[in-house]
Amino acid sequence: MTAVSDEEVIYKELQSKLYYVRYQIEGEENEYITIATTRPETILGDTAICMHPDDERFKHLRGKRAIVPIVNRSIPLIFDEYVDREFGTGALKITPAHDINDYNLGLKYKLDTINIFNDNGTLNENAQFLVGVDRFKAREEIIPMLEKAGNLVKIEDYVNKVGFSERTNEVIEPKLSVQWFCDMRALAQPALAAVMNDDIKFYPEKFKNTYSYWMENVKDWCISRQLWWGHRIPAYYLPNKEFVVAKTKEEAFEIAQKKYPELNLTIEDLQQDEDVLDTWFSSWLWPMSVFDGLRHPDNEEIKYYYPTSVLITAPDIIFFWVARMIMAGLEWRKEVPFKHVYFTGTVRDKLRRKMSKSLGNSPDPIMLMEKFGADGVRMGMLLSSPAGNDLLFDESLCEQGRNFSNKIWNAFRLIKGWQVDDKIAQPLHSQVAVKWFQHRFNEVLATINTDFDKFRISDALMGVYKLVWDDFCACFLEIVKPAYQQPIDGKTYSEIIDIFENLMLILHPFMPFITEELWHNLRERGENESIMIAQMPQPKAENGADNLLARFELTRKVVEDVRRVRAEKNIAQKNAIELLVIKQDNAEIDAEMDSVIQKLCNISSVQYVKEKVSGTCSFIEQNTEYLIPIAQNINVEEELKKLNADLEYAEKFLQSVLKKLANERFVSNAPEQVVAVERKKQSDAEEKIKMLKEQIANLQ
RNA sequence: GGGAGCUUAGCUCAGCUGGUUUAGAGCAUCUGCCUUACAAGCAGAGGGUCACAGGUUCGAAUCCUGUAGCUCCCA
Repeated sequence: MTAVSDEEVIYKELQSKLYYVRYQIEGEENEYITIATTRPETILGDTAICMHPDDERFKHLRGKRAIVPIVNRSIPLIFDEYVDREFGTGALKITPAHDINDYNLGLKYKLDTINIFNDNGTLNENAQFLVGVDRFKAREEIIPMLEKAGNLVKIEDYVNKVGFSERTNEVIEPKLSVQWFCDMRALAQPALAAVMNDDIKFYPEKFKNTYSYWMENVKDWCISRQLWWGHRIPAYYLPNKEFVVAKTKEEAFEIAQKKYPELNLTIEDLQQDEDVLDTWFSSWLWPMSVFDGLRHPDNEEIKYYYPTSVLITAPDIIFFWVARMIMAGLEWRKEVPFKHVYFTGTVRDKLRRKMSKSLGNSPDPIMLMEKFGADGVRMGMLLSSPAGNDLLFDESLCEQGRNFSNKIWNAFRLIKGWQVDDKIAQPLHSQVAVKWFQHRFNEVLATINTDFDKFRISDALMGVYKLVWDDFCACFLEIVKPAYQQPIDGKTYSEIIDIFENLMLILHPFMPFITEELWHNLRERGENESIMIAQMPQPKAENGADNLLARFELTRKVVEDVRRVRAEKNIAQKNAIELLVIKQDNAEIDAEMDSVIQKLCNISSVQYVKEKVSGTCSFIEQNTEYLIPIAQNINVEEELKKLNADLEYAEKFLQSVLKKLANERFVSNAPEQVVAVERKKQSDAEEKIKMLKEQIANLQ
């Protein structure tokens, strides 16, 4: 016998029989009332018969009683709208001890409750007959008894739904039992408020809905569990059917003695409840009990650690655990147990199925680590787990992590392989690159910190990933890299080491092993030093950072354009080319960025010209035209095709902007700033169209 | 049955209180490269009527209503 949740019952359709049984009306020789039942053995526990109050067929029976067959017990006839008049005979037998609906009617009409079952499913003495016979056997054996007594009217075939246990697949037999409940209403209210007013913040926020729904409809908590392990419920029953709740049996005995002196109790008279407490009933104390904060509420540890900053858990235990910890904390410490709750997703396979042993779809972590490295596996998982979303596991994620580890390792090898020469002056491009990267680092670090504040872990990792791969490896190192077998200047080198060290620091939470290893290899470290306890870099606001970053952005676009021309014209990187820039007299020249472009694109010289030069390929960036002289003949047709495509795009764009600006209501209603942006778009597009048209004219 | 959430590129997801070009990222795809850190790589490119149908608005992926599909939770 055990308590099960309604959710643990599976209903299945079963071919069974419907038995029609007649009960004699008390005091009437030849008058009967017939009921229909699928469980005739429960007749022995009947304590009423119920009919619909509007049912004409039974009107004359009001106020009368019936006799239960076999046991000859007199029971009342009651009338309630619960009864379905169409079912069976319209009269329903009531067994409050063994049916939930009957139980509720029993409460409503104050009916007797006769429990006829033992815990092992056999009939007990209360049944009076068939005592010790199994419930299913009893169902068969009671039929001839009813027949003999003249109470069986007929038997029909019938399909009904029967509840089975989800765990054991046994037919559920409802039985009244004593269970202890915890009254939740008073506890729930402050706990609900704490989350709704953001004293405790949920990440992601959507789980507040789930939480509030549960808390607003909170039911009493059944804390009895029919198990042999756990804390036994501290309730002690007395011979007079009363009970006492106390910490120990001795205390309970004292209380009982005072309360019932007339019983002359001995301690042996007290019977402790055999059930144990629901495991969550101890878990909800966890934030306090781990620091012994219930028994010693003023100890140093609990004072330091309570409340804690973040609880990380899964959303499916919001009710079982999170909500209850909050309630317990507010109840016994008058303070919430944590400030933030971060809900993780569930790891699933690519088909969105939960990992399970029977499906065999969970990967072997040891094997994964051997294949991709612990950092690689970790990085792969973190990269794809935004808060509260399920994580669809795929090995390719770990592969990405491994590739990243490899990239970092190679970058380190490159740097460590350089000869350093302190006598060489720092080249301009390196000077610019270092300055730029420091600004860029600060910029990314600031967004990463914001991501952490918002618990956007995978976004933070992606930020570091791109900073290391795209900015540091693909761009920065390519600029500062000395020519083949040439030494690097000392200033740049030491600045690179600083930068690399900072990168390891911000990457360390995601990839602890490789960062620790490289951190130790970057410089001489003391015996007790570790990246784990090193200080995280903090973003610094520096003057001119925005300006430099913007100029560098443009530079990168120009570099891309040059590379595109190289790719299209099949000009290998090792062959140096020239770059011409059309500039008017008053336009400023950015020598710093030119040095970067020269280095990245292998440009022999950047020259400024007033107008278009023939025998060149061209591109436009920020309304400046760039030209690349090429040796081979220009494929006029191809160039025109491209230019016309660009022109078409620009014109369409201009049209969409003009359409917007032509709308009087837009101009008058939209904020000034928005209109100004549109005007800027217009002039930029017009300028670009002009240039493209000139280029086309020049080619024709 | 009740409740909540989701639907944006082939896949996994960003896109905060409507207005930064004609919607972004990573992976995958395609093309060209064994370039002297890295082919586990480099350079470049393509790819989306933002589930559907209405509505509000000068303006909608974003707000509202409905429809469809999916997912999770129910002590």
